[in-house]
Amino acid sequence: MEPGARTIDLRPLPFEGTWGSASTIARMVAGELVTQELESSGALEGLSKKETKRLVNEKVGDRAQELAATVADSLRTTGRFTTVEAVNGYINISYDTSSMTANLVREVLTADATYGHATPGSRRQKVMIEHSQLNTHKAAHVGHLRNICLGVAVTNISEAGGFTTMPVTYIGDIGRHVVRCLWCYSAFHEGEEPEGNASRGRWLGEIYAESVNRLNFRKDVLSVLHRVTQEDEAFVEAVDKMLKNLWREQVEGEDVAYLLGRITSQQEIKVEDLRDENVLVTFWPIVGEQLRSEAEMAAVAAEDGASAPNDHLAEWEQLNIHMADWWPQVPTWIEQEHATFQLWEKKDPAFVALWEKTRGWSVDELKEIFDEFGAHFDAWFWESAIEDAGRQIVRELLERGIAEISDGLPVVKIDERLGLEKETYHTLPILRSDGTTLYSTKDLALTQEKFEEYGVDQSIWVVDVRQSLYFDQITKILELYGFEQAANSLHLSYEFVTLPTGVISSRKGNAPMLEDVRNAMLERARAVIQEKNPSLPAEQQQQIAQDIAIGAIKYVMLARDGNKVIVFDPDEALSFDGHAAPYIQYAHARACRILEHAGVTDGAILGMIDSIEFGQLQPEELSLLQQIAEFPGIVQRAADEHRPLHITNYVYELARRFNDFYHACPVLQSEEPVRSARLALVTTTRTTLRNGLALLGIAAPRQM
RNA sequence: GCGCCCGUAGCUCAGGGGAUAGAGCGUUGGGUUGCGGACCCAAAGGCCGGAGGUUCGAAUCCUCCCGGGCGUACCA
Repeated sequence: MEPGARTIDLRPLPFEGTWGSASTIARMVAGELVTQELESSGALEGLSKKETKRLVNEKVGDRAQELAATVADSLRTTGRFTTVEAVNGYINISYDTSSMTANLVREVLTADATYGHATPGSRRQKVMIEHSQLNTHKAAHVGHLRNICLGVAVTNISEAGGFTTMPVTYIGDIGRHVVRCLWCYSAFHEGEEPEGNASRGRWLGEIYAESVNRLNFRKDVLSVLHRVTQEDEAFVEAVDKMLKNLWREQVEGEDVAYLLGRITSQQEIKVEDLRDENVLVTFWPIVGEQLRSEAEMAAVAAEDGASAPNDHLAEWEQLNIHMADWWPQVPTWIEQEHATFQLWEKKDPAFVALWEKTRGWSVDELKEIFDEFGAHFDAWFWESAIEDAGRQIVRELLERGIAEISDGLPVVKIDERLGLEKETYHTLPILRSDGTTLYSTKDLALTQEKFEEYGVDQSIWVVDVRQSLYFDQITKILELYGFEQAANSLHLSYEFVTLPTGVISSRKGNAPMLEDVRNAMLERARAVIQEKNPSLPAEQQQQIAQDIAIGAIKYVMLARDGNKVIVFDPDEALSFDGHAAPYIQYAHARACRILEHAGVTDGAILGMIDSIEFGQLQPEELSLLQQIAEFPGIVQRAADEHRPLHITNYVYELARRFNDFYHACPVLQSEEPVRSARLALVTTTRTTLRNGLALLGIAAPRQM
């Protein structure tokens, strides 16, 4: 080993109540020395690797401690540190807390709202962050909530980390969902819309959900039937009897035989195979009777034992409401949907006018949501506006032989083009066979535009992890196309949000909508404020409830690593206890309160900073100061890694330490000079808490 | 098949190769003649999915295995 070739590592002491650094150098050196000594003494000869290690490990601890003690002795004689100790093979040094504290307090109060931030633009990189890609004509759900919260926080943190950021959004204002919604609107609901643009937007979301229920009605019926035959043995056994009843009622015999065969063999039923498509309308009530009698049997059995609730019956009942009415019409509706799509493709004036009008309703609603969650954008991109540019790229890709026609549609066989043996990027279709555009068509053009028109150095997509492969494909295709900057794209992915009962599926109707979650949180927050702080004026209560409700949602969405699925439990999200935003906001409010009572301002404390005595600090005070001192480093790390999680953890820990301090160290009742020192600590904490919460997009109310 | 991700306390999750692996919820028992009890303290609860490897040192890095999730040609 080369002397001096090693860097001496220093890390904060992992104990609360001390302020200093530790080095592991003695342990590292001891390991090598012990090995060398044993080797030269010949003690290791003939020993296996494992035996060698055991021998080395036996001696290394004591040796490290000896070395550490030697180093500690010589460091101590320099007189530059408050204490130097050799503990367990580590060299622990601690600093003069008084001067450290004064410097820190001065730094925080001077920087104020920018404490923890790097110099703006110090990273010399312009980063475009695309997030909150919501759709018009369709309601947003809790999954979108995670996206918005992440996008806002990542933007704030990147900016604080010294990057120049450009937040943008990309709105799905055209596509199948819009066509479906508008078909349903025209066919069933024209003129029924409520007052007010944003509420019309919400109402459109309901129309969209209805359109899906109508168009997928047959599929849903068959899927329920299939699941019942797969999961319910009693049902299959009973089917034979039921179908014989049908036979007696002289329903088409061939179809009955078909249903019988399919169900008893647990195979899927296909409408194409039925002579009379509507035989299922006749069959459906019989299915219900059977399911109901099974449920009754289960209820009886449940009295002396456990029994699962019958999901199948609930699903049956849901579908049964519209069975007779909807089932026969589904094929016509699907034709109408296709025709509506063609209206868009042909830019039919009446349709375009309807689209523009309804789009406006939705956009007003989206703006409300963005406003409430603190999402601001330097640019809005629209799917509808990028279709032509997308088609142009597809043409060029075809001309250059990068794309090809396969099975009647333009695709890029990426692995083939890259000469990869192993399937990696697969094949991506870039236009539908009928010439209508896909998401990919538009993203190819948009990605290029971001770099060329906006001159960004890096482009970040904040999007669900399920699209990882897709974004790799887009990037690779653009690289093949010769667009070098494509490599500067980053897919910042996050896992989806599920419910305790399972994956969110809007079809089952169990996906909490963004709106519902927000309203529930707000209502709960209002009730708590009313209880805790009834004397506040109503208007203020309203504002604080808003800060708390939105803060609590954001914290849940950000306090988990991106690659972890969030199980969104509405009850838990509504809890204001423990590791959650209100805990942190509460600590902040308490700090504000103390300062209010003392009647001091930041400026006053900053002015007298040199005369404040920070001499003897309590462990709780030191622990709090250390945490405050770490903030800038944490911000930097969160920015580099694009992980708001570091900030949520940090700010919680800071609040926790402040509470410890609060309980252990009286401020207003204490005597000078301690009182001033503690007031300085409180104001420093308050600023840091506020700054940390601001990065997360969470408000820091002064009272709550 | 192939690819990506996850597996840490009863549950939900932190954990930057370093000292005795930490929080919250839940459970049990405590605390204010003090600046806000949305708080605090204590107890119980862990072969960090398994097996190898690298290292003075592994929850952390590497390999394999097991279990779960997601993706994988005209959804977005």
